[in-house]
Amino acid sequence: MVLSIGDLSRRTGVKVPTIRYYESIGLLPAPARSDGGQRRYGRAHLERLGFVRHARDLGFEIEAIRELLAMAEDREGACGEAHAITRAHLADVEDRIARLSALRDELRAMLACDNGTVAQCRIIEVLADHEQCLHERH
Amino acid sequence: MVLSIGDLSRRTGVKVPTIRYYESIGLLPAPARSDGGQRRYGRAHLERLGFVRHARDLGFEIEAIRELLAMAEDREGACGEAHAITRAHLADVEDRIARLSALRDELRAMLACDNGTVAQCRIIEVLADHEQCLHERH
DNA sequence: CCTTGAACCTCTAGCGGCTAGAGGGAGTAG
DNA sequence: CTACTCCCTCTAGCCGCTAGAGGTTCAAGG
Repeated sequence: MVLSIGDLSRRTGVKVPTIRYYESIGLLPAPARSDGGQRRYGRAHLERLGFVRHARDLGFEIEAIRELLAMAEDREGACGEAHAITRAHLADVEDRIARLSALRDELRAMLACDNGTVAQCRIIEVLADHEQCLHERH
Repeated sequence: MVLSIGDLSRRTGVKVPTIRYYESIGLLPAPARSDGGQRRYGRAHLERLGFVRHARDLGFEIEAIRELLAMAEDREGACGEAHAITRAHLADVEDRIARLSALRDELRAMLACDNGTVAQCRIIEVLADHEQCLHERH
């Protein structure tokens, strides 16, 4: 299997410039080149990029993915660290959900007024005065 | 009331370089200066920056805040557009909550394995193979 | 074999929303 | 007057890409 960067892009859903970017930061190994200097990929690249893509979709940061990739290479190694990374990420996601939910409530409350003039508008008023918020901390 | 940039920073919780940044992008008007060229702020700046800070906390983008500020100035104007901006932002927040919740479920499922070797680890396995996900789309 | 046209190459700059650091001047308390 | 903190401008960097310029290579059709 020999793939151009465009083929790899279509197969993984990762854009061409992003693939080159990943190579530049060392997340993907530099592939072989054609006589004319174009990148030629194989199955290993396809799988590795699929892994990266998937982890990015799941919201892992590049540095975390770098560590996960290193672990994935060592199939006999312990996966404790992968759990630690995932737990940390989960905690972060849960925190973001909590903060966004509070924010959603705030925004809904702000919308609970008729469209009148700015002088009567809760949105402008709330933004100008934190005291009117539902929560002390958003 | 005359405030230095540091005073303004302490009163609003916005960092000093961020205040200068806001001025540079035209979100805050340029204040008067002391003889020596240091910024001197008054009550109007304090209120405007408080508004900005609050809107940022609520997750509004700078451009949205620019529009909200323009509306807040015209107290007799209609606030319909403020509602539109807020509704759009709310929709965005709700969408992010939904996607993060799906992601949270995914991460929790990935953690449901004992710490063994990488070869048996669900985390590495799931990352390498999208088919194993709970949802088709995260 | 030749032409076309898409795809590829490298390089630089830009996005948002700040943050950090260098190298210097201003203000203030003792 | 000194010491010290705060302030000034300017440039560069953060993340994770994305866009564009200007040029080269590849593959299919004639």
